[in-house]
Amino acid sequence: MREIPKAYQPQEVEDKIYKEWEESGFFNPDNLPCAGEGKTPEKFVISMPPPNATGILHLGHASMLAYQDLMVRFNRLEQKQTMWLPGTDHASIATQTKVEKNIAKEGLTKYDLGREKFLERVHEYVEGSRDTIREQVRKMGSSCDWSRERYTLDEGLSEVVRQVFTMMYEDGLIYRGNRIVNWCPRCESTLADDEVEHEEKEGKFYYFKYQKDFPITIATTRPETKLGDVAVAVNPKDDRYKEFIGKTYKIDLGNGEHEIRIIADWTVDMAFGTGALGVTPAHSMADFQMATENDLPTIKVIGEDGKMTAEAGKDYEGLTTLEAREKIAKHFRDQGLMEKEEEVPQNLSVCYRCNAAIEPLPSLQWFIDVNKKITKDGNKYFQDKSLKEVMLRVVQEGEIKIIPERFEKTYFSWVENLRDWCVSRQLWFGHRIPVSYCEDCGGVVLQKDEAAGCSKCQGSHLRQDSDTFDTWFSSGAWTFSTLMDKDFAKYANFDEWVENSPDLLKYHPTSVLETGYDILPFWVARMILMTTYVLGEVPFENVYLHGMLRDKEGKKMSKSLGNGIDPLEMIEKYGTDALRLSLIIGSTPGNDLKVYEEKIETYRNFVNKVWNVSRYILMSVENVQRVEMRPEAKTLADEWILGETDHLISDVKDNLENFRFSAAGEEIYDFTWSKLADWYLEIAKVEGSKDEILLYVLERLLIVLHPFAPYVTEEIWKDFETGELLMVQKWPETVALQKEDTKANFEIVKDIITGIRNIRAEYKIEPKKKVKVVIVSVEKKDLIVAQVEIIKFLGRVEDLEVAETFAKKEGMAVAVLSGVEIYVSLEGLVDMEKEKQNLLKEKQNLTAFVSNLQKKLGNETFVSKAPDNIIEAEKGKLSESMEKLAKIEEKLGAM
RNA sequence: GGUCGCUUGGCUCAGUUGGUUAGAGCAUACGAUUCACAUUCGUAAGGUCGGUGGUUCGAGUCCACCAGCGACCACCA
Repeated sequence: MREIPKAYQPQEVEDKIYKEWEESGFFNPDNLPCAGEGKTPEKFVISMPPPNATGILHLGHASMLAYQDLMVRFNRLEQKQTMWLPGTDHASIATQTKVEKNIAKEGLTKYDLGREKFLERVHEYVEGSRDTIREQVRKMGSSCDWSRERYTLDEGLSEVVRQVFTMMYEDGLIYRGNRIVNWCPRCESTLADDEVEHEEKEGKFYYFKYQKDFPITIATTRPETKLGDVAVAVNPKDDRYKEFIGKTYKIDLGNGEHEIRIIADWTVDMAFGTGALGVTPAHSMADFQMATENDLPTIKVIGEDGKMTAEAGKDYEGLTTLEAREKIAKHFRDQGLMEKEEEVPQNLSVCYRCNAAIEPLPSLQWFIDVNKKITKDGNKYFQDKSLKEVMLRVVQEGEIKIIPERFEKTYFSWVENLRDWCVSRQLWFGHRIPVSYCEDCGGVVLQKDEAAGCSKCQGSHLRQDSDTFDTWFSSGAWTFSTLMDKDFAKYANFDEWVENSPDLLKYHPTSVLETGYDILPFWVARMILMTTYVLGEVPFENVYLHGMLRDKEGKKMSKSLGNGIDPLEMIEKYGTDALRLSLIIGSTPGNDLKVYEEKIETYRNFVNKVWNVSRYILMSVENVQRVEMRPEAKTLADEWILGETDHLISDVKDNLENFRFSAAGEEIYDFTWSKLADWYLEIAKVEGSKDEILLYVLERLLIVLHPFAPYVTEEIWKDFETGELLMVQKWPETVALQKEDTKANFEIVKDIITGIRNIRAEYKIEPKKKVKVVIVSVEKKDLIVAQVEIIKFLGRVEDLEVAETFAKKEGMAVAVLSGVEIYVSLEGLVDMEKEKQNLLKEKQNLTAFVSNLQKKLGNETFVSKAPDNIIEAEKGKLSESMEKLAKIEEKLGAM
């Protein structure tokens, strides 16, 4: 007898097993058995969404890794050449913000250190957290190819960024323009539209006139911006103001006299405020739009530091916006110009990284034109098409499938409303924009042309753009930039580089992109934009979106709330497999998932169940060995469990192929616990000599469970002593379908046993005490006779008689199944009243059921319109139920 | 304001294209302790599938409207 610990100890085996996997080399698809000479296996590729190079792994990462490793391991077992490429994202704004906070603890700012020293601190920090991330990704059991690990700031990836920028510049897709941008005064950088978040805040709505002789009262939440007003806009239909449209007034708010023109604009809501709004082109996107249409000037009164500028006048210059607001409000009050001040809820725009209030500002930035139609040689998508059009098309035409499908709508509406993408950031950490400016004439010089000097004036005084790229510009290239040859210097141009990158040719497009729905616009859409433009290929064929993780109350997990579950702590306590199962089972695509400790505990119990099922089988068989061929079934139970195993194998495969992870997991859970352990193993104890079948079933169970719970399955697999890893076994074949009546017959046996147990429990017969039972059946008699040993053992029956007829005796309880009656001798314990109540209740249920069926079958339209198989099934049910009902009535009559 | 989602037993959720008397797990009640597993075993109770109307032979499933909750998007100053 083998010695196997009674309970599974994940802590003792996980690290050891991960090491074996990693050292086997099979994480690298080039080493897989399917990848030999001359073979052309199907590919399966996932690019791991690179975690930010900040901080540590949270439960969201754990779930993403669980889903991805599930797909990766399944496809590897399916003998596909499977690659999962890991990496990290430099996450410029998030990382820089983090490091700024760290140095602030030392009383330092980035300016104290200077660009170079500051970046050294960032790199130092990033090195540390990347190591942490690597360790944590391993802890989850992720079977990713570490030999291909990349980082968005790698030399090769940076080169891709530079070349893509240059390509876009030359195609006229990138331009530099002075436009209103979202400015974060804390980060001192621009933000893309979708990097701005909105917060409900209490605000004050001020109603006032600029000065006494001004005819219109305006309302605003930000009076300090009124120093930059150049117009008042009203709705052209508004009778109150019609007469003023086109007139010009001179005002002076303390920063010199300037003109205010009354303009008409249809977007003005007559019912809101006073129906008139002060137009501040420099500090509002909408106002900027109006100013452009009406050819009005721009007065910038707020600067990049979030303080009032010189243009705001000497009374205001240098004040913060809040100070200026108070001051100008006081001015209006003192002058008797303020008509009303009211508290209103308002939507405040804040930075998604540091939460500081956003200032819209006019600024000279780089933009990607999403509407310009271009034609690109050799690119099947870009034939007189814009980026926007292609982004829509690849999803509309199904080249990229989004799961769940409803998110396609979200995607479309996001793309349709997309405005030009501002890609320059005034951050220090990130890819520098590969452009210089001529100090002499201001001309733009691409980095690659710098040697030749300025193309306009031939000047050689060039100054590199100090800005960096939006972090999503580089992560947009992630699926392909990570696969390009690292030795890029030897290629003359981008096309040559692409053509000589074997991994790119072999593994791109990737099969599935798995990520949270929250970054569909941020990242997914930008990858589609980038990849279709650069390669003329989609980046991935499927997008699987998972939901957000929430706590037991449904709140989003966050550090500040302190309600987050630490995956490492859970792994330490319950094991990685338990954590993975708790994240997979019960989660459906695109829907949020509540996670809490009891759930993880449930799956720890399941993993232990698997362990003990295996332990029992491995300790009880004579020789532990693989069983290739389906063993011969000697009994009904054998036939049943073999058939169930086949069903399990094909159902799990079908569910996984269709991204129904939870359903697949649940079925394995049910098979293991409710079929194999609760019934078959118990029966095996009676029937005996089932070594082959037990091993055959166990081997297959381990394989199908492996993608969900890799560690425990791999550990048990060692007992087969094959010298091979479970990780690279073949997904089992399904041999034969279960015979039609096997399942039904086995169900009858189960029902008989449950019926006996039920009576025992109801009459509180001690489990130890054996009872006498008579089973009566005509058509099922042979079946039951063949199963008497099982029924006796599992029902704890001492004396079992199977008969075609039997007259009920005193002191016996009865249970009526369809076609079978069970009598249990209670030696006088029987409670006639209870018996009667039970039978009456059942009679009531059956009578209702029968009459419904009769009504249904008596309905002519049902009989003529419903398909035959449905009608047949209903007829079968009816006759069976009527028979059962008759038996019950007979019993009741005798009482 | 727009878009999307959710609402199924006390809790967490399944329920693929409409077709058995709607399923799990947790929790509950009763009973069991050396026999693979108390991280266990047996038995039971618990649901008019948010509401109303419609399509259909047949609706948890499709349609319309309503209610409650939530998410995302949006330049109401």
